[in-house]
Amino acid sequence: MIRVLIVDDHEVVRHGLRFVLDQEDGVEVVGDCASGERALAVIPVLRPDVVLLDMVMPGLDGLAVLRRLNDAPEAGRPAVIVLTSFLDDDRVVRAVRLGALSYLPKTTAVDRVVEAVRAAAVGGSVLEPGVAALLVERVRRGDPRRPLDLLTPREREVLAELARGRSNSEISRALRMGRETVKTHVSSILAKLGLSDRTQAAIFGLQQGLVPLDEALDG
Amino acid sequence: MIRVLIVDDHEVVRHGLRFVLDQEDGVEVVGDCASGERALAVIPVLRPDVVLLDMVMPGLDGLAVLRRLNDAPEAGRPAVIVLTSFLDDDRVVRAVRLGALSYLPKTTAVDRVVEAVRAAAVGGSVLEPGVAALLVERVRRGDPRRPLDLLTPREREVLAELARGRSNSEISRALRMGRETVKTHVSSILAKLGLSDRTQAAIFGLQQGLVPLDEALDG
DNA sequence: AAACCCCTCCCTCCACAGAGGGAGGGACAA
DNA sequence: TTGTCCCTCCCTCTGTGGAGGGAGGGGTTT
Repeated sequence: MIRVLIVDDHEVVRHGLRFVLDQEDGVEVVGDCASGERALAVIPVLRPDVVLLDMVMPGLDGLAVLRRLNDAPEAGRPAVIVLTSFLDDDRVVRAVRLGALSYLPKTTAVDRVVEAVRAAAVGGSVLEPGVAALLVERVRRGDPRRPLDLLTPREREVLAELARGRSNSEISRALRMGRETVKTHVSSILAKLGLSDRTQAAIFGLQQGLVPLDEALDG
Repeated sequence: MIRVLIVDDHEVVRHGLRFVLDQEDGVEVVGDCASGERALAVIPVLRPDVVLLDMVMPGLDGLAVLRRLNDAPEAGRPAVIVLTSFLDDDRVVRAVRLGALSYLPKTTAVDRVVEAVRAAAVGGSVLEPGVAALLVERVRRGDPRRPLDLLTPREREVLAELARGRSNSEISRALRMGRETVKTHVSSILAKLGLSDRTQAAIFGLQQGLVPLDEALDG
């Protein structure tokens, strides 16, 4: 029996998946929950073999849950299949890097989902064409990690300022624009890069070499 | 003749300073420019004795220019007077440490500026009361170079988590303590290191090698 | 023309962050 | 013992940060 946990903030999705999976032989949905927090709470109890994890959720999102699971790398760590409404370019890579086995758009046919669950239970992956294309494209460009070109020039400037440790007001002065505009740019940077706050953006900017580490903080 | 270069991204400021300084005997403004990049380009050519340097500029800012000047410590290195709109606590100390002779708020009376220029030409300093107070306070506290050993073991642990880009809640889980306790630690870290927010703390932690740069953000 | 992207700025709403202050318990040293 | 420092957690209060909208102008492509 493959024990499955469903994590999604949409009730319809939870019920739909449960319905589909419960009809499958050898598959048992042991629970479902609507938030990342709940998921982390119930996983140690329910001990699922496979977690179907929605990427976009209020509170702890899919990436955060994945990260958290990696933090406590116990033996019984479940396999994770990521579900998402969007083919969000960057999150695919991040999720994969964080150990997600499959990454399925919610438009995926149900039997592909089942397929992915069975594969995940034995450590295998199922990739939808769209996702595969994204990953292949990354590899083809010889670039597992430089989503910097997702950003517009102005956004890159803002990111560089973030990497220097500057606040929105400081950035607005440095780059000669309104504080509100800075916030707009910061928000799109976070969205495009799949990060959750400015600190992560700063670190990312440093990793990309946008600012030499020893020049950040005006140090 | 004291050869002066003016570096400020505000045209009004450049013109104003030039006007004032050109009226002075023995002082000659040999040029002005609007960016740090330009400044670094023209300094070897114009060979100014004194550079009036704005702190806040797009691109290379004042501190970056200072650092760059120190990198190439030629004999003809000009004396630098830092100008700024804000009495930014931390930048004062950094600028001084990087070799700025005087640090003047832009509210400074013009004859004080002239005074500072004449002083700088012979290696002297002019300090406004506000700036002086800041520096004295630093020295009084023993002006530590913000070393990690100011921090307690627990604070260093928290700082390492900050450098990974984690939120307070995530840290509280990772280190098994209350969210409030994390906030307490973060606050004392910022206070002890003279930083203004968690992003700067994260950068500092990375600079100190508390976490390898490529391991931050979960790799 | 229409569609699209980028940059700019505006708004509301809510959560987190950080300051400031209090407080208890444990370890250790004078 | 008293004092000091560390760790823990509590509280209130204010500012920033970030989400999620909308909107106008400029640029390019189709």
